[in-house]
Amino acid sequence: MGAKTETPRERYRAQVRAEIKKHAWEQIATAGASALSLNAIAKQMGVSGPALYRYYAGRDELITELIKDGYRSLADRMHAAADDEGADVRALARTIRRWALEDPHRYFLLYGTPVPGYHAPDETTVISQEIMTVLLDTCVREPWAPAAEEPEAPFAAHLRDHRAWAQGHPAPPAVLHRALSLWVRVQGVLSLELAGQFAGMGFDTDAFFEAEMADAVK
Amino acid sequence: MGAKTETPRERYRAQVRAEIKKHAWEQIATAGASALSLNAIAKQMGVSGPALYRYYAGRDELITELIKDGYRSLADRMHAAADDEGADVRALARTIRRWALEDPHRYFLLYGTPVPGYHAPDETTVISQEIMTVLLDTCVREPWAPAAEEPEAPFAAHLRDHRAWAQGHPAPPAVLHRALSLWVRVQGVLSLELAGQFAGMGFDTDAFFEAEMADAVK
DNA sequence: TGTACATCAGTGAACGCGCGTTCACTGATGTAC
DNA sequence: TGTACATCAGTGAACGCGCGTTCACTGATGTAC
Repeated sequence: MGAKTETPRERYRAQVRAEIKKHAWEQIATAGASALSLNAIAKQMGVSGPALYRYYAGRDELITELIKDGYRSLADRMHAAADDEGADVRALARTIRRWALEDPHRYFLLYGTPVPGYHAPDETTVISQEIMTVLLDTCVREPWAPAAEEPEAPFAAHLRDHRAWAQGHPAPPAVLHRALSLWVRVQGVLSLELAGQFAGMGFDTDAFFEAEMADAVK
Repeated sequence: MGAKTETPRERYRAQVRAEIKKHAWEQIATAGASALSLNAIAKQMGVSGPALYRYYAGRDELITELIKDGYRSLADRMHAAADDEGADVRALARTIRRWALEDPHRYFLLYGTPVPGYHAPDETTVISQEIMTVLLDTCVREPWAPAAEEPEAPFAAHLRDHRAWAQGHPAPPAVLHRALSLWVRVQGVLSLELAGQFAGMGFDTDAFFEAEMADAVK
């Protein structure tokens, strides 16, 4: 079951790839994703620009890997939170927000303005779905989660026939709706908060987020 | 009351400034705001690059003007919608969404990932506040709008003392809360929808938006 | 109405910069006998 | 254990590109007498 035995060269390659990504994240955290430059990373590493082409085919491949790692980190964090004894959906929401506040540029890389000319590969879609699955898993355990037999609101009824995104998750339509709604509300707060739209408005963002979540699970 | 009489030269300047902005928007709609380039605009206008410096001090000034115009267009649209006989807050929300879908890049310029190294001047903040005011005006007319005397939820109580952003609007705290919450939910749907995060999920986005709004005014 | 002057739009050359990417190469590291 | 060879990380030069911005200038347009 262990990984195929690594040659020293393979190990070295993996290390350098990781170091490149580390510097890439630092750069993104400083100037945003659109400013990501291979040459600048190389300079920071004390290495010539073309050297990086041994490790990544080009800028796009690096960005793809960063996006994948970004989704992975969120998914892992959510798994960890969901596995905690007694974790409810509000705890999960807080986990998402903490993850986002931790590195706003990483958040924007995944959920912000699409990088022009870049199109996400399938691998990232798979992790996005995994994230939704964790959310759904947590929602079905909630006390407010309606049973499958209850009468459905119109949109829940719509979801009954349009649940492909839930990957065959057994949650009843009303729960799908709740999860989707909660996801959107989390994203709503985060996209505005991290873009600085709440700056100077004067209210307590933590309290607002809590109020939103309280309302979402009511 | 008319504008101060314009000399032909002033008129000409205004025309050219408008034409520059027109091409700027086209460019933004094609490749996003980060790709906005004065030289490219000049080329499109069949004019040399430095010529544009007669009209804008530099790239930043142009972007500022675009952002201001963007906020202005949303504010105007919302005023028009709010003044319509019998317009409720859901109609207003639809207006916002239509405005966003009409030109996603314009939306992202205002509410998306902040442009690195750019900081918004006060003038844009003023228009943002105007937008909130329209929203609040519409909310206080709603049948669900709670009276000032009703008992307050914790966050509404917090808003009682942190309502600077409402610019002295007379709406009771509970209404402030509702308006804020509605605003965030609209933004939540839009930021995900326009970034393409709903692509391939398979449900009807219009219907989802309607369901969100129905729940927000419940 | 005609002339002299001031204003100002637009030009082309230039500066300095950084980008992604390719290519032929050197020199170190690993592999096979 | 020692030698011959293959692999491959990293270099430096180069290509072609576009960017924002400055500067001294030409030539057209407006203004004042």
